[in-house]
Amino acid sequence: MNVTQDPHQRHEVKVDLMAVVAAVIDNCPRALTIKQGKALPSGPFELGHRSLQAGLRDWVEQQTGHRLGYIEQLYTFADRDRMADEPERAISISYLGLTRDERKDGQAPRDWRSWYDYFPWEDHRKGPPAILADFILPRLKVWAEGPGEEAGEERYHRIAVAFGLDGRPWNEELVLQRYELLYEAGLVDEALRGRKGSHTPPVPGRSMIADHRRILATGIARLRTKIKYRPVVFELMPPVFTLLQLQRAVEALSGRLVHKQNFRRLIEQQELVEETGETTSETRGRPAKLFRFRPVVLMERTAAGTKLPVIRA
Amino acid sequence: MNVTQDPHQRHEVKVDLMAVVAAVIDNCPRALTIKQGKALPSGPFELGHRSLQAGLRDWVEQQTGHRLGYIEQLYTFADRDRMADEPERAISISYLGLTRDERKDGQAPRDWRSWYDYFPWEDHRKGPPAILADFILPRLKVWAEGPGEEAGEERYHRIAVAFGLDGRPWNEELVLQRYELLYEAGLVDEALRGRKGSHTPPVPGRSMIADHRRILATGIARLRTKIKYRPVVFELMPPVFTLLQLQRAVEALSGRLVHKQNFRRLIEQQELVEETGETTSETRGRPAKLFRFRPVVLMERTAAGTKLPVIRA
DNA sequence: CCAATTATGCTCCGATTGAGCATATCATAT
DNA sequence: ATATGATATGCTCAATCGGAGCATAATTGG
Repeated sequence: MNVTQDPHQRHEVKVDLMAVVAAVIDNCPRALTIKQGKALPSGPFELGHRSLQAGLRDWVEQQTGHRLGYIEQLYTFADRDRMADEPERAISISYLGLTRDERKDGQAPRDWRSWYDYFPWEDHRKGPPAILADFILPRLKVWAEGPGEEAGEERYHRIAVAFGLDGRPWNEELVLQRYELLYEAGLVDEALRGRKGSHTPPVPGRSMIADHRRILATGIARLRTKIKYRPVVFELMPPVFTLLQLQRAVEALSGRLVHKQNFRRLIEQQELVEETGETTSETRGRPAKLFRFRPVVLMERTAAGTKLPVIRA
Repeated sequence: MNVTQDPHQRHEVKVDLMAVVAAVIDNCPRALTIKQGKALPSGPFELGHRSLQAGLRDWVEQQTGHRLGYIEQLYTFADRDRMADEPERAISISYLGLTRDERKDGQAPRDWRSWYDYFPWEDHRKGPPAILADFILPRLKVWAEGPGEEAGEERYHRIAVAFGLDGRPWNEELVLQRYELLYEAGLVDEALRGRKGSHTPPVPGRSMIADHRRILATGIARLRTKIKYRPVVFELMPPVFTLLQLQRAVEALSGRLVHKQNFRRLIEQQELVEETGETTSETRGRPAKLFRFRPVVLMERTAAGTKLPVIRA
């Protein structure tokens, strides 16, 4: 593209497709990665691709061997790394995919990584992680008071909202806001790249190339939000499951615990599932009834609402 | 672009930006249009644009004279009209903008069109519109039973869910699903273009160029959803207003009526607003107190939730 | 048989929500 | 000035929902 720099020149742009593919494996919410967990499956939109979605599916399958089921669009953004100087830009269109790990024997294992390897502060199933009080919050407070245009009150307020300080509740949906605060505060590896000088070491949590981790945060936030009003857990569950398994999946995704009896009450009164008639005794105690999702719900899923109870304070 | 048709050739793509700009004027939800209401503000992403959002703002301002405030991304899609044959594709990135009509005297008037000019079946403030029972549903039922791969049960079910048949409640959020059903059924002008032969005339409601009306439907659906859990009405209200004005705005957007006393209770208990101390007697009856949104809420808007009560069945 | 473990049923209570009655305060017509 | 119509605003009541916990049932492993 040798285009003169006329500002009104229409120009063409490279398009990248990228996927956050989520599954729950071993009671752990995971994302499908490549490059030893350093990147999300992604690739350029090519002439041979019938559509954006088709292109994405091709890339994911080619890079990971995994065939996608349900996907939805996440976000489109102009890659901020390149924004500054180069006139030649790229646009990334990201998707969220929900699946199960249906690897058959003999196939290569996929690289499923726990969300919480990348965002250890997001798993509150065993209470607020210690890194929050020990590392993250103290450093954020330093940053809030430190130099900068909008330091002080304003910054502290954003932190307090995002991390649930001063009596505010922890809101598990604010994954992206929390990551972006850490980024702005220079507390994640991605924010330090290309900057000279010595920095305080980043906060715990694996990083990824470019802004893949930010996209991952966007996907997690979307799923945590959506799970509360749309029956999307379906896509993540095996065809038949116990209510406890379902509960564990929800807990894994939201990073919070749920009141068992109330969870069952809710699920049952919403008529999302039906008994198969079978029971399982894979666990130690009393055998659990097996359930499947009701076919009607699968059909009405676009419309139907699901309320999932997440324990508050 | 003279690219050989190698399917794995990476290629570059034109990017269009498009906006659904919403405001409530005269208790009527409106969108900013151009070309006598036939199109949404839109234009190509150009080299001179600092970012996608900046490009969008430029185009809207240039085409309508309106300066955008709050915007959020709606959806990105490969234009389906061009998908079929031409290898040279375009991608449209659409945004939802929320504003008020702040036209000063002397400025050219903007072309604000009522949503319900385009989607007359979406306004249920005076009960279900007659066109539904008189035109739309009968024709949809004919289509459901007519020829086609997935005719019959399946189609009927989709219609029933989207339009609230057989005891199902009307769900005001399903704007897009309803439009798409009408499109599939060949009942809107856009679906008939380029098809030969005589057709049954389309259902009432203005059409737009390309798929602009579909984007508009997407925007309306998004706003109707979002208004229920995020305090976004703010962006649409003047700095000071009465509770009834606020209620009318919500009703206009959702297309449904709201229980007055409960609406007030909800708004007040959520501490979204505060009294200014003033009252107004612009209306006939008892003067109403004036309110403004609480500054805290404006700051926490990303996080805070708003529950707006929409009357059920 | 006992202890540990998991499943499942049921109760209680406070908060939320839908619906409606009653009263207050204004403008306008008579 | 008085009645009427209109809007604003306060309050009640019942139904439902949602959070929390107790109690019981059905297993497995000593």
